[in-house]
Amino acid sequence: MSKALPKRSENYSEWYNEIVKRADLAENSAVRGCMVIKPYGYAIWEKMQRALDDMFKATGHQNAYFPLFVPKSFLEKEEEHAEGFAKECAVVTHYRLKANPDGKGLVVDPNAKLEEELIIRPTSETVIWNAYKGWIQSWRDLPLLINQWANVVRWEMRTRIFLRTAEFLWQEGHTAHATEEEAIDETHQMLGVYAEFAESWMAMPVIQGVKTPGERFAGAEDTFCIEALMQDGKALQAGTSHFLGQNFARSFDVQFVNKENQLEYAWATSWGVSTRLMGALIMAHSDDNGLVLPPKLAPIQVVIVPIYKSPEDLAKISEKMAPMIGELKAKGISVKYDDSDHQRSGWKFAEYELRGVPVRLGVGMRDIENGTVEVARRDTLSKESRGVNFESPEEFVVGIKLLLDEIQENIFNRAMNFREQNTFLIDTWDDFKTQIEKGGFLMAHWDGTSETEAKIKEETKATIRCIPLLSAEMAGKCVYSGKDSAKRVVFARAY
RNA sequence: CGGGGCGUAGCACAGCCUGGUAGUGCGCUCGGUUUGGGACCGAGAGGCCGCAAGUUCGAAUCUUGCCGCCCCGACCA
Repeated sequence: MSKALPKRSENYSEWYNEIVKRADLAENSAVRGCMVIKPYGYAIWEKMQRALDDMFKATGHQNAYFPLFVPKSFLEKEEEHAEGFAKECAVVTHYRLKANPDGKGLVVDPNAKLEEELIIRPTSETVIWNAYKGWIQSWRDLPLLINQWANVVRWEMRTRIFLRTAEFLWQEGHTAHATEEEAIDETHQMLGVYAEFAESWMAMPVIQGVKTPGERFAGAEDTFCIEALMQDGKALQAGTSHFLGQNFARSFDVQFVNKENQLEYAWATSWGVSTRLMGALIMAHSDDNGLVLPPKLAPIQVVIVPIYKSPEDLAKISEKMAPMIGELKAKGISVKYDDSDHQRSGWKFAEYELRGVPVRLGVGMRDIENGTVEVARRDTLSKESRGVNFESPEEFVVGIKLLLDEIQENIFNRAMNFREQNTFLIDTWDDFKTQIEKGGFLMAHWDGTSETEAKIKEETKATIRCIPLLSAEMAGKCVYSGKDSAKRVVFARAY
């Protein structure tokens, strides 16, 4: 294993791939386009899941589980939805193998052909709405607020670990409501949950917006998204929330009796975030020394590295540090005391940096004598010596807790500054073409037509990431066609 | 699906042009010296060279076919 990571500035995608591998997050699997998420990477995903799940529960949702297999006839029911996903579906056609009569191995048993093919879910709207038909009769059954944590498969032509894999993990919320207004509120609420999660937990600033019809989810009336800017100037869609109208209720005949005793189709939403967030997390904060994790999502928040020359020294350091380790744990800080003997301290420093551990404490015999600990922070790579009372380390631990909060805030601010410095108001087509080559968010006027959107994409590879929700209307002229425009939209090249 | 690259020890690679039965670094095992930013010395273990066929006295090396992976594009979260 070579020591240095590729530099972001020289080869961004190689840098990304190397971080994923070297920080022990995941690896490519024997199956094309699929990944093995390793324990350290999965621990980060679990922390994301926990935080999101708590937020879903706090907003009244319950978890459930629906099947992996979707009958083909289900997928066909909503026409746009079917068209949107048809090109990337894995299909199960048989249910049995048998010994190869012509030699070794197994072959598909031609007698075991399924009457109806099963699609491996690319998303679960159809199976879920088929089930909802049986669950919803009256307005009293609504709203129905369900989420599921699951894997899905989308047979992508080209994959990138975490960012786009053939199989990925995600959560998908599927809700049913009695009124359009309530469903729209839900769509917005969950978008807000995602934005809150991205900013407070991942320390990643996002723009909330609505997709253009061209970028909309197949089968949705409206698709909302959070968009983040990566360090190479490309945009990444980090989460989506869809207002589905009555499309799926109509397709699956889900009607309820309202308070006026009239039959009505239910109103739907769906929303999801995936293991793609892992990729976003890496690309938002990490540097040429490796991963940088926000403390709130770091599996190990504080690592303690004893520095010693003899087993006696180590025993002494371990004894002195025991109260502090106990106090850190008592304060809810995840701490690892690395007293393993097969690596030296210098090696450990580099390794934990690569893995993005926010705070490292170094303790040697000198510290024990002086009553100090070396405190190193991953975000700034700075070190300082702090005084500590080893017997009652409460005050020191309070300081560490504050430091973790400060790091969380600092990496958010750093990402926010980066985004601000890479967001440009663009008013001419020449400027647009020049700036898009350099990357960033381009705020430009657009005439609202899909023709213009398509031409811009064709000529520059830039897409409209979203029409931002939180920006004021300000009339102007379309950067491409010169026609009237009500407000600026966000253009970027995207992952 | 197009373009490019690569399959040799756990990992990263050399060897292939010019066929003669496999090597380097890291890692691993054992022993010793070390230990405040990726230690050093010594001794070891570990490979039907992606698969299959062909040429040849002899193939990691030459020929043909197949399989797989990665990167760049078109499609997508």
